[in-house]
Amino acid sequence: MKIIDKKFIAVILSEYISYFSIEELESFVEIPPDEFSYTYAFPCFRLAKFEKKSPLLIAEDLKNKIKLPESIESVEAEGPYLNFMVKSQIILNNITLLQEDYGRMREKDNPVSKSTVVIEYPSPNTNKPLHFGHIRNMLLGKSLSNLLIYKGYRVFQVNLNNDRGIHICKSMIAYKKWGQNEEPNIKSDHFVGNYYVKYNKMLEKNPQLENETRELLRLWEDGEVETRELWKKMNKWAFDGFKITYDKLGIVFDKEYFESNLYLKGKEIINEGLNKGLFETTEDGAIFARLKEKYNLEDKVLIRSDGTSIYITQDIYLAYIKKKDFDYDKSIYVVGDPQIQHFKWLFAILDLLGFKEDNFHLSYGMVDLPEGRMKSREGIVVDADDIISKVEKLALEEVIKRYPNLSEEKKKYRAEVIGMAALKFYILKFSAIKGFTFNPKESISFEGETGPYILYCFARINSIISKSGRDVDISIKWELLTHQTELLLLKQLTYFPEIINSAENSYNIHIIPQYLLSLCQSFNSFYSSCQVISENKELEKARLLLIKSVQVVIKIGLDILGIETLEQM
RNA sequence: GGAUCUGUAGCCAAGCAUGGAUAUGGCGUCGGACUUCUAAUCCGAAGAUCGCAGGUUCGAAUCCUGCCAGGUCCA
Repeated sequence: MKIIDKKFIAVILSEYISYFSIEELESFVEIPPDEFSYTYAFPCFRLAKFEKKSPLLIAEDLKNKIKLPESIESVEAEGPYLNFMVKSQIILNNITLLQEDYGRMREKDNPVSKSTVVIEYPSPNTNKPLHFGHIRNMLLGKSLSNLLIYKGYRVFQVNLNNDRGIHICKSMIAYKKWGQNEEPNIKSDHFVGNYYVKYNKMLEKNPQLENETRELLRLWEDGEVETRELWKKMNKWAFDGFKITYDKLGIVFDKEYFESNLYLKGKEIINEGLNKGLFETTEDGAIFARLKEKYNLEDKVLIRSDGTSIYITQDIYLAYIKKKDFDYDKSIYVVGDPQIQHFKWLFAILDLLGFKEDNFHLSYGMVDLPEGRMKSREGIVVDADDIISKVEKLALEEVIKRYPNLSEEKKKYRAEVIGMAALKFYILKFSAIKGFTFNPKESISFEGETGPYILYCFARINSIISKSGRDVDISIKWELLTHQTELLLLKQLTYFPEIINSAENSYNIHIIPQYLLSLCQSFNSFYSSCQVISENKELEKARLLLIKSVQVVIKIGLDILGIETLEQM
């Protein structure tokens, strides 16, 4: 294995440029636009000041001076840029040798121990089923977990169930009044959710419901047996329903936490902090953290003057519990952007308390409908299970249209894989921080920048390789890969490990789908202009190796995104 | 009042952390390519005051300041 990346280019350059560090040089190295086949580019503008020459001359000089390492095919001066082309042999050798490890080639080359990470998601409320926003949350949490596991971290995925509070009592009271002790006749979390909607519908005519709900919450807090029994029964329905959706998305938790066990805790930690002088009290006895000077945040109340704790108190407590449970180095919370401020406070307060572990809030934008926000109370939501079955149904129609002769079983399987690929890719390809509007009527496409587009590419490659009837072989005539589209593919393949690193370091999952799209676009372009199976057996062999490498990379990427592939499509 | 996110063709996005080559894709529109490894594909065309105004810089979609618009959070 020979690792060629921006850093490698920086090392070469450092021989000739003394006034920048290797790290600085590395940060200057760029990726040339598509119309250049060169793999890396070094802009010489910054050197002009030191060299007292024009960038064009500097580039030309460097080109003449540089002694090319074995792994670099060529170097050219193009205006003020010095362009490098990596030998295709290096890239394809690496992929062929490393296979699924290609995306973690630096770790393979130089194993370092990675830290332990806890990822918390999707933390649902137990009074209603999961909706489209939860799908976004789960896909982000799951794929980030996959990525970090791939990169060698110890990852623990945990879920915090918001299983108590006034909203839970709303569905409980509706069930009590109008449920007639029915057992669920539909998916059980939906059954619970229907009572939540029922409550809000009935509230208009029966404003006294609010008082009854508060009374029920009081009974619950007192531990009244009948109320607790009903609560347990309905929560179980919610959990059982969630489990089916989690299974469908391949989500398994290492541990589940429950707000009902935590909401009273955490006061000791706050009091301890108060004794140490970390927090202050107001005149009426509330405890608060002063955060302005050190963190540039508004002060935050931690214990109300009546002695009750607030939401953030239990999160502080949970951080300690998670630390005890998993001894983590880093804690990641996958939670929507409305809670950005909450997490700023939380992290600041944990820091005040001497909690030195890293925290990260992976925040994402809310999913809206064309009419505006989803409204659970009114049942105006895109339900998670509904949208999953809808994309699978649409995929099935497409499969039936194209392959009417397949067995029913195969049709169904393909439709499931394609539908889920479409849904997952559709969500993961966007930068998480941006909110997006989901239009259920237009729904999800199978053409263009989509999951099926990537799957199609994978299946095409599969089809060519099996049709060729040959084993893919590394000993090819490298000089045969010269077509514009072949060079572009080689170029794209080079960057994959750097893309994975970048996703790992920035927690930006979407750059993986974005990368796969451009790789597959290059492949499809290659496909339409270059025939793989050919009379020219040497060329065929070379191209087989190239497309096999593309396939390996697609597979790694899709695995991280939690998307299955199909041999045929 | 304080905080925070977003603003890029008719529509949806990437690019912004770390400034650099003619701003990159998709949908839609128009035109073309299936007797050839799968047309869920490909090729071409039209389509952009990168929200606005300043500033920094040899160079700004990217950095800084102010403003405008939309979303959200805190008491």
